Amino acid sequence: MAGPVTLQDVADHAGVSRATASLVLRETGRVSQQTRQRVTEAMTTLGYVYNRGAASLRTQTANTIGVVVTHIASPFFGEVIHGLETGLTDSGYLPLLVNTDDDPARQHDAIRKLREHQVAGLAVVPATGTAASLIDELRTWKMEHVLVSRYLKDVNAPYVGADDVVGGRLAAAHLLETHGCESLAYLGGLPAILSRADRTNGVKEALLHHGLDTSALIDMPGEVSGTGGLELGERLIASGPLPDGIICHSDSVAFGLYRALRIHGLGNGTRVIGYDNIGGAALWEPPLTSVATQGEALGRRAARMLLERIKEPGTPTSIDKTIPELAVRQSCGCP
Amino acid sequence: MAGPVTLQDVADHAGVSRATASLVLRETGRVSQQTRQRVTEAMTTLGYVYNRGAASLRTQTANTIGVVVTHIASPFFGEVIHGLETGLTDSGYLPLLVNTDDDPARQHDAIRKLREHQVAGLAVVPATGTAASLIDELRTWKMEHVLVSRYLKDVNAPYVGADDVVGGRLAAAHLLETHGCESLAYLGGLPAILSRADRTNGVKEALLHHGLDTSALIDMPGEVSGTGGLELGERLIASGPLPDGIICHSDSVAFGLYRALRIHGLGNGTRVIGYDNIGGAALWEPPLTSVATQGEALGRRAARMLLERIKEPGTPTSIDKTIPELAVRQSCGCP
DNA sequence: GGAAGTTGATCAATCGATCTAGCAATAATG
DNA sequence: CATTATTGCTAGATCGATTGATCAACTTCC
Repeated sequence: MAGPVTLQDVADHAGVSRATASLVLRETGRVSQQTRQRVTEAMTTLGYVYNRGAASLRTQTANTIGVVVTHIASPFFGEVIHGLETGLTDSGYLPLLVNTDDDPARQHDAIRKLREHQVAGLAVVPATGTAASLIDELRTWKMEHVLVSRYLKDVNAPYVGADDVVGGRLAAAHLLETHGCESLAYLGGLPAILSRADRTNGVKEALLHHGLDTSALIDMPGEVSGTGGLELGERLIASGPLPDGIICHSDSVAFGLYRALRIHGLGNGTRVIGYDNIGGAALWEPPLTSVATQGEALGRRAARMLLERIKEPGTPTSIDKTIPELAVRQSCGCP
Repeated sequence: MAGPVTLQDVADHAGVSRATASLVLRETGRVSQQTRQRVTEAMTTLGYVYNRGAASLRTQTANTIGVVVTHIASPFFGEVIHGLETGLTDSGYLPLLVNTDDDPARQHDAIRKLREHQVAGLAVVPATGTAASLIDELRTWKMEHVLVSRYLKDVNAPYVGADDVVGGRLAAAHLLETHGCESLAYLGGLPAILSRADRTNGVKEALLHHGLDTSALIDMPGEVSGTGGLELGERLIASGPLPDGIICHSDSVAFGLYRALRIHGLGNGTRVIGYDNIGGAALWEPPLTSVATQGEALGRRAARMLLERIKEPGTPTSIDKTIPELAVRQSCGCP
């Protein structure tokens, strides 16, 4: 008996037709108790393994989902991926995971590959610099998709993320109102990232609302990573007196910033707020105040939205922005 | 033209047979320049997408790999997954990712699902409590596999990881010899994890070699996470005077430990060494000395070994243990 | 007793690519 | 010129499951 056990083998062994065995397998149609049992027995004794690929070919439906991420190993996206995986496997889907390293070209290749694999849909954290045409393409390909955590300019696409304007406002308001800050900095995040603009807009709103000018904000874009935060911190320190409060584009950036601050003996007394509230934020010294975007829940919601769209194709585009909350700890100066 | 564009459509459009189109596609066999061009043109104008599922069915070869991980969102495994993804996609494979939450039952389900998807092989970080029979099953199923980062008792399976005995010895020797410690603690890691026993054995070797008794080691198993480290830290502090040096089962455990130390005002002066040297270790305060297991490289090596085994089935089992190095920073007391 | 309905199972086409065997036309060889 | 190679292409079976059409056997009902 060469090769794997097929449904035909099972049927032969049970003395029924391939079709009947298929009915037993999928628990549909009319099959008598006895034959059902004979078939299931045959399946276990032969060690039958369902060939999902063959079934998908016939039914024209896959149950894999492409997950395209910019930074597979970043702690925040780790949580997002975790949520996605949970949401997908709970519904019988499996994620095909690809990393783009934030490179639109690699992203393009990745999506082509995933199409060849006939994925049922795509959850994408778009690389910075992704053209709006990507969404047009996905639409003409009738490939269901959901953007996760990052949006694109001039598109109308299904999206799951946090409300970044609110997030920026929240962080700024806390520094301004609770801690009496009169100057702020926003550190990290590449300029092309839309959520970055939203967050700084939120910060500016808070400044204005507090009777301050937007010139009270030092805006320093940069890489979203620990080393990015370290570099930005060094530049910020070198550029003159520190602002009263610093908001970082991610917790990792905040970690890097702290390293820079400590190198210059400024670790204490500076008010810092991170972003995303990853698992490690609470353990940081000082415990990091952070805008909680809840990566894992976000991933789960993205999975849910995508699967709903797959079940009901052509559903009008919906945008799911959760309102973030501020996880207040001590790095902002709270006791 | 309902449904997706098939190779038949391409062939018709180019005025050739399906077989010829297939030859063009795979760039094999003899096809004239002209027909080749006509076919490729037809492919682009029709927007043809290769159906890898159909091809896999025919050729009996998949190019997906199942990646089974215990903690998808942990920073260390994030690096491992990153390496795996890189190694796999570089060779034209794609990872199907599943999380087990360290639960053997879920792991069992996950592997069954992956088999149904006809994955070409499995990279597994086995859940604690995984029975040795798993390897027997995989072998009888002729499912190529590689264990990653964690080994199993009483099995003989392909493995890629770091040498844990050396790792433990390295950390301990540094504390004993460079810093003159005379008592140590090993914090975190569930007792059933084999690598934990290896590491503590390495620590004990170092103690004996240094003329100390193994009773100089406080051995406190526990969860491998920040909160795990926090709890263990609290217990350790409550249990009496701190040992001279503390080795943690992971950097996350060390982070949690530091929180506990700081709550009790013991943040400075305690010598701590983490494990895995994740990205965040260098940013920690104090910068964390850590045993560098190099998660990303480890993932890449695992991918390579697995793909080699798939290409050459029946290759004798090989164990790839890299010798870790100590990334010396300040948390151990070094300047 | 004959028409109609139900139950349990089967036949054969189908999904989209691959691949062996083979065919027709042209080129090379003795 | 007959024979052999080579080139370029194709027919048709195949992978393993699904599914609409069908069918035999058995009930039920008037």
